[in-house]
Amino acid sequence: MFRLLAARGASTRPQLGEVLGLSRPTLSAAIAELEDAGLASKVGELQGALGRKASVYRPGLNAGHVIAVDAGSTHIRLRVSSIDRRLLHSRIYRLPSSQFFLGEEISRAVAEEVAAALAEADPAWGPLQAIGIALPARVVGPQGDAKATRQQAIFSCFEPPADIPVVLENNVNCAAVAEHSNGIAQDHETFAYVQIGFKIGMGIMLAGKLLRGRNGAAGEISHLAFPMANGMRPIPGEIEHYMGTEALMQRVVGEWPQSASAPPTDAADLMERAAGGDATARAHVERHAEDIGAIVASCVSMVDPGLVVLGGGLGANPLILPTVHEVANRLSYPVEVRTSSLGQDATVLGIEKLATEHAVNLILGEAKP
Amino acid sequence: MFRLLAARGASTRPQLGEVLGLSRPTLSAAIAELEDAGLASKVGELQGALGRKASVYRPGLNAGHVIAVDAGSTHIRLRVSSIDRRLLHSRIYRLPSSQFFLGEEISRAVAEEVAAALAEADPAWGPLQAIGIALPARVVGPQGDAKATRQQAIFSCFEPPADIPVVLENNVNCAAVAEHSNGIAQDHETFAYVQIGFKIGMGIMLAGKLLRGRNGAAGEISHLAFPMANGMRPIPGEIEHYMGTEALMQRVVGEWPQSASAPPTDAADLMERAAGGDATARAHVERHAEDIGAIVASCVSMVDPGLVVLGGGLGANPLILPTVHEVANRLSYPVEVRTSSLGQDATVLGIEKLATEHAVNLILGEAKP
DNA sequence: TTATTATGTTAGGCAGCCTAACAAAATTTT
DNA sequence: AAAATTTTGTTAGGCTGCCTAACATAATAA
Repeated sequence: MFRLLAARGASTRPQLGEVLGLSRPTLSAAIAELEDAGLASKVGELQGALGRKASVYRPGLNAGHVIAVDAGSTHIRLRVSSIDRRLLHSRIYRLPSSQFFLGEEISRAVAEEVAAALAEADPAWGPLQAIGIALPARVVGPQGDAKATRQQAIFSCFEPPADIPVVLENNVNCAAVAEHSNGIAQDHETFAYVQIGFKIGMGIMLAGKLLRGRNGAAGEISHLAFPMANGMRPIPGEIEHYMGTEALMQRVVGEWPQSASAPPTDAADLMERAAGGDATARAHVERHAEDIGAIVASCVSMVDPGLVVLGGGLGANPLILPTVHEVANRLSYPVEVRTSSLGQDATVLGIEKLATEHAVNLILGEAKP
Repeated sequence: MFRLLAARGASTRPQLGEVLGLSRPTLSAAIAELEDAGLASKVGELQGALGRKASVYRPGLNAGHVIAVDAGSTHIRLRVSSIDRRLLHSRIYRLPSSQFFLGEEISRAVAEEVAAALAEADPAWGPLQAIGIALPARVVGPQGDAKATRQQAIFSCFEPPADIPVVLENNVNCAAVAEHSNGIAQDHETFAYVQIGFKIGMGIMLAGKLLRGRNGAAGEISHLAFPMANGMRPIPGEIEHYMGTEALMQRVVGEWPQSASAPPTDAADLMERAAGGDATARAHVERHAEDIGAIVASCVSMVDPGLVVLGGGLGANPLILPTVHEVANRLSYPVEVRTSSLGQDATVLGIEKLATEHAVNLILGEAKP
């Protein structure tokens, strides 16, 4: 009941009853109980086409709020939101320098931004229930071996407020969650999100739940066996080097015809020239799209998600969509391919969703801090 | 309650109560109800170390039985079992010739074996509740597009008895189910089963449930992108040709030193010589194990199952285990690797498990025929 | 004004499960 | 052999969560 109210936001009793399949007396009793506990409060009335007005309820003051942080390689994005995901406050901070790995730089910036957000706190937001942080690192669950990952580095310079639970999740997984809750995959309970940019990664959503895996490594396609061919031996992590923008641009610049204009300076430049009709740029983009299509095909051959959403600096460009779709479907099994529509906010929206879910579980006593 | 009785087989009330967390009065009432419906019957008593004897119950006559068929490429294996998986009757039929694909040959043989099994039926078995058939083909669920697969070919010469529901499943998925219910993966709710032999395939079990995918293609690693390397373009289905025993033996024979004894005649011969210490055979097996390790690494990078069980003509050989384990863990993330222990019976045991589960769902009115 | 429709409340009941207490049947202790 | 202990099973009574039925309330439509 409360879970649904938190997920839907403002709702009337009939709306909740329809979803839950409960009778009106039951609904009234439940709402009364939630109001007594301060977990629901009436915020207005809704007039249907006919008949009496329905009261509209929202999570109450005691439901509180969460802080969601995208601890990215270049920016820290932070959102403070109510438990039903209304935005209360947001911040963006650009790191002085790009970070290859999660480390002290990022931890320090997160500490500052969270402190600033805490200073803005308004009593009307209710209590802070959780802090969610999306990390550019592998993250293991409570039963996993946290020492085997880099995830603890987020706490090197950042100490969360006492007694506030912290939710950690991999940033690509967060983006997948966001595509499901806010983005292009809202109509699919099962899909894969593939991120192609500086690094590569994948998030897998199965029946509405994130697949994490035993080591939090599900979707870590940076470790797909590559190169993989007769007579070759794969090298750990090599596919990320091959597919990442850095190696791509090296190949582009290396093969750029001397007769033509100066080679593109970065991936964005390359994509722009390809969009503008430059044949050389187009060919390189096409080639890269084929490689992305091959990765998608491997994903389909393994988990057959039915839908793959493309994101990341390169992946989110609609230019590559047709080729990725064509190659993936030719190599494996029918799969729909879509381009992400959330842009830079995907990750922070995803960790926000996970943080609010965790907060609801805590309030309902169904999870440990 | 009935579901648990079917899963456990003979059980006492206290045993069921402990698992379900129900009180003794509730248990008594439920058992009485099941006995009235003919779905449970007392089959004996069990004396503990101390205290009164406990009555032992089993699924009753009305619970009936199922027929499970492994419609394999070389053999048809059939088991008739009670709903709690006690073997009532079994048959094996060797096909006159190996079948590359599911077709009329297999369908005809299945028809004959099922007819023979039906003729053996004993009234004490109760009603036939379901026929399960494991197919060497992709199988889609009820909501999928059955016309896109070869699965309907099983019915070209075989017509199941009227009103008897038929459960179809891919044979590799069945083997995975069997490893979970009867085999080496009983202690893992999440794992992948990788079959390497004439063909290659994978079955993925997540939280105790088979991952099927949108097109029934989850685990169809025969369509992983291959070859996959800088400057190469993948070819659909090529990895199955490369990894299958046929191509392996071609390479082995082609590279066999002329000075030595005659090259091995088949994969079993190769493995035997490798086990016997033949250096050339060993090198080839080692090389193949590396390739299998690479595939396992790709699987781990995608779904991170924590455990991979190796099966199939080549995969089930313990000789390859160390190398597969070493390569997979070097290329990706920590994963345990085990060798299947079920042998040729894996598939039929798996489809038996699925058929009994379906039968229980039907009896409980939780599935459609 | 009256009819219709949707929302919300009151009253009463049923299903599923529980605990407490007791009865029955086995063992161990006296 | 009798008594105490332990486990299984039954009986009685009660609680929780939900339901339906009927009624009250408040809006629009006729």
